[in-house]
Amino acid sequence: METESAKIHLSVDCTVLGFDGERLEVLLIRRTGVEGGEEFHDMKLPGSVIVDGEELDDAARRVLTELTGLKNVPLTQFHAFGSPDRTKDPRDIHWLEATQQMHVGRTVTIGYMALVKIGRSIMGDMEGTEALWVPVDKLPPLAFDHNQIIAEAVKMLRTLASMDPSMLYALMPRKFTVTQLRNLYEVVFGVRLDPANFYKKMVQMPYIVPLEEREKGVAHRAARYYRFDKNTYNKTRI
Amino acid sequence: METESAKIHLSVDCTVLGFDGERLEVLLIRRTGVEGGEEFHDMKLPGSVIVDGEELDDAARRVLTELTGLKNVPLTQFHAFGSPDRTKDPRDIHWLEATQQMHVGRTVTIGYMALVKIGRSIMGDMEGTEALWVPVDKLPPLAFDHNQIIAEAVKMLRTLASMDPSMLYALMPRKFTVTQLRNLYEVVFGVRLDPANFYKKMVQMPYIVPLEEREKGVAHRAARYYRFDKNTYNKTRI
DNA sequence: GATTCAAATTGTATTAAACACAATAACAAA
DNA sequence: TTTGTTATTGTGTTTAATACAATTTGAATC
Repeated sequence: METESAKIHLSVDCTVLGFDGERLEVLLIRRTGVEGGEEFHDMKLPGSVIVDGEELDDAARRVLTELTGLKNVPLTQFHAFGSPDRTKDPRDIHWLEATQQMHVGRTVTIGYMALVKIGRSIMGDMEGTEALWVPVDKLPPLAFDHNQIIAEAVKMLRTLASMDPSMLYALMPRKFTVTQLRNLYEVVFGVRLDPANFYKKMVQMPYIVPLEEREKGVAHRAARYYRFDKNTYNKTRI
Repeated sequence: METESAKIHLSVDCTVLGFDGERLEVLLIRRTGVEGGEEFHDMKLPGSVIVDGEELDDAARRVLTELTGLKNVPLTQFHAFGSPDRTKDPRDIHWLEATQQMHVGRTVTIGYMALVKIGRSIMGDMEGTEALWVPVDKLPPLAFDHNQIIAEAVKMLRTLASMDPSMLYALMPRKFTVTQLRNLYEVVFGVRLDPANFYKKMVQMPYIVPLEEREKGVAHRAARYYRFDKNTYNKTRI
């Protein structure tokens, strides 16, 4: 009668994406483990086992704050990863046993994603964890199935942004040039856009407000800075 | 050290949607339980606890076949429901204990959805379970948080179909009139569409192939039947 | 069998958006 | 002052979306 009561553990993992003006980056934390008597270092997504009685969304928020210092980040659940094989790597098994103080069998994780301005302050170092930004197209092998989770998160970003591109402004710095914005569109959708047409289309939007400030130190005509006005944007939506 | 190892159970629930030419329906199974000495009857989504070592996708497929007889239905994971409160109703607790032969604490469920032609044969009755179609806008209170799960599934259908309307043909019968197709668009997107413009737009698609057969028994000009040609559709896509 | 009804189907015009691409402006470095 | 490079502006073409009038037709009614 215990056939189906597999000892399943549940965790959350947060894929926090940022944009540096050129490409997408993801927020990872360093991991140190021991395998075969040798210490090794690699990286993983900020994530952890959920606490008794905790809502999934709350768990994601808590874990992200604990491991990166980020607060008030809108997190969105996007996929559950539950393959029995996802915790089969001896490195991962031993690391789990060491950190959880117990034997951990199959673990299903709920993937959350968030878009943040890459300039936001994260904890460089706290409680032994260190967070850092890594370009998503230059990821080394990560712990567990975290490479796959990130790939799915980026795919979800594409899907969501194609329905509502305004969510992309969460990735842009407070002031930005139209070219930076175009770069984001191009990297997210994997296309090349005509600079002239993109410029005209964006500048006509009432919620893209021009600033007086211009680019400095570029070897060509300096671009104007703009900012995204959320209030105006919401008013244009019904 | 057992603080966070909550005894969590994991299940899958399948939201199978169909279209009867007028409105969306969902496939439910009857449930019989006992509460306060009284037998009660209500309905729930086809779903169950996952088996040891089973892939999530496999579990969803298996459960759907076992409870409804449906096979080869493309299931898509769409959301995890894990509120600690979702299994707090005494009816649900007692029903779980009776069917699972054990005490069941918190249960997190992974929601799957599928689109099927409503004419497909389902098991009217087997292993004590009976499946039936119920309009999504006329649902009674269901077991657990299944009303909420269905609402999320319909929302997801909207989202996905707005990106790729071709998925809607999975809901249409093999032969259909343009008006039936328009009804589906209208109910899914919650809008009213101009019959003339919709007609022209659809008929010009190479993958909407006209049949010789026409509607019968209607008190007005009989509409032509069409069918969706998947091959042609795939060729028009890169 | 002629007439009527309601929806299917066809026609036509307007409007808005997407797209291609040439031309001009402006900043920093040489 | 000239050059290189990107920002910004201009213009025309193409395509898609939308509105709405007009015509066709199967079945029911008179």
